[in-house]
Amino acid sequence: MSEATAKQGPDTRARILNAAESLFMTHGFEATSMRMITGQAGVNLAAVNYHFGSKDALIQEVFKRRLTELNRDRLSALEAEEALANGAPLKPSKIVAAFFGVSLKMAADTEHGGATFMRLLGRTYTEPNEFVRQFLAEEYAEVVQRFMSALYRALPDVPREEILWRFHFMMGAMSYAIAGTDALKLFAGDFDDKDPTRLMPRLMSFLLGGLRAPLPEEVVESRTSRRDAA
Amino acid sequence: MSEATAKQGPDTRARILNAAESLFMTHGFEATSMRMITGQAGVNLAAVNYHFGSKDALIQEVFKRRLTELNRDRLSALEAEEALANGAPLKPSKIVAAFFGVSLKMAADTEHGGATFMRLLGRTYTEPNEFVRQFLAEEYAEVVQRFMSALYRALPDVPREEILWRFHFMMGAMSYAIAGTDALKLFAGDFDDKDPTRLMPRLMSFLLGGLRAPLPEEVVESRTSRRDAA
DNA sequence: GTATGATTCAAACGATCGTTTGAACAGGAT
DNA sequence: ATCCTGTTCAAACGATCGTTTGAATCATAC
Repeated sequence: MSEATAKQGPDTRARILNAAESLFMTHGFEATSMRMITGQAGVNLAAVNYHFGSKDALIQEVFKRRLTELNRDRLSALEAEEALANGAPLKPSKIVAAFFGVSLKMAADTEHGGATFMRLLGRTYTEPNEFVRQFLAEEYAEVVQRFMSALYRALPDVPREEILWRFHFMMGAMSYAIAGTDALKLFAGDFDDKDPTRLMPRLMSFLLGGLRAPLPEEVVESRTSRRDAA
Repeated sequence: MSEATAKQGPDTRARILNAAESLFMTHGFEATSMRMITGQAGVNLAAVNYHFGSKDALIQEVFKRRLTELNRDRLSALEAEEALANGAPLKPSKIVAAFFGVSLKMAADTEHGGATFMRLLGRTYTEPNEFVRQFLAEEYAEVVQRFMSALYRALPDVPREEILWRFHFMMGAMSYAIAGTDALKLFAGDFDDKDPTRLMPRLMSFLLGGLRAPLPEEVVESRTSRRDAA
């Protein structure tokens, strides 16, 4: 099964997207050639430019296909919690569970390539490729703004800058959690990743512990600050 | 200053290493060509192959130069704490501070390229490039084993597998913390990264909160487990 | 059947990749 | 002055890159 793995797959477009997603994750964008993609997809070399226009457009399409659905699910999960809360601020654990729970659910889906995509996504946040980041920013704008607002309401005494940072840290932990197994095996040869369903509670405990940790130094400063003008 | 930025720098080898480190961080390994490297270093194209043998060997040398020093400092910090403790188990906060404090100190050094390197290193953990990972594994073997042993002693009631995962999560948070600014600006335009010295206490609070979080589910199971054979 | 539009195909395009070559240049020891 | 060793240089190598081309093939409507 070295080449043309998904030979008699669905239509050409989808075969290309699946092959590209998998290869991008393994080798990165630049190291993945059109010939590798079309070879694994079992289609002609010119098919990519015919269906997508260019390699860059293909990259965008690989992300858009999954990210639109992922962020819609994340917002749905948040709105479901908000509906239950009936106007009251959500508990931080509910907000975190909504965002990262949906993420890990997609990461656990090895059947339809969700796992592959989430690893790719984790790699891409820190990748300074300009046009990919621009695209990610647009796709993420609404969902991040909504979740941050929920967290601001949930933690009114925590400086917003602090929440922003901690959310960022949580994204990093999640990214490594998903990329996880391989990197862990590197410096812990005797490592079992037997039960992937364990990952979710594992990560969630860690994230909530970090989010609710005592604030650093005396940046504590509740809203009734002791000295108003520094 | 478009080309040959470090024109009258030190010797050719160092100029190449500095240029490569910076370009690898910005564009990744594959997207960085030898002509970009030698152009920015202000040296002849053939100089890389003359001094390092190949591009892959150059990549290894870029890592080795910093990583050897970084891991030596991390071990020194751990040993200093162990000397103070006089044989008693270290507090988890001391262990975490030793590992990640040294890391962030290098990341804060924008003068000598430490910041650039740490961003590059964070990207590389999750990069599945085979030969780079192999090399990282070897470089990290001792230091990770030592720190994990310290954590096992510090947290005897926590399953070792759990500690391993949480250490991995901490690495992810640190990686994002260092790559940080750019990624944060993406989905929070109104963001200040004014004071980089704040990052250290920020991250440390989060990491310790995550490390000491309640264990998920009933994996709690102290050493005097209620049922010995499952 | 024939015309029409969408798709696939083999082949080639110029550009750039990492690497190699052999000559030119440097400085110190004999 | 000569030799030797280490280094730099311009030029070229074959391989591979993303993309384009024009003909072949397919499907559908008339």
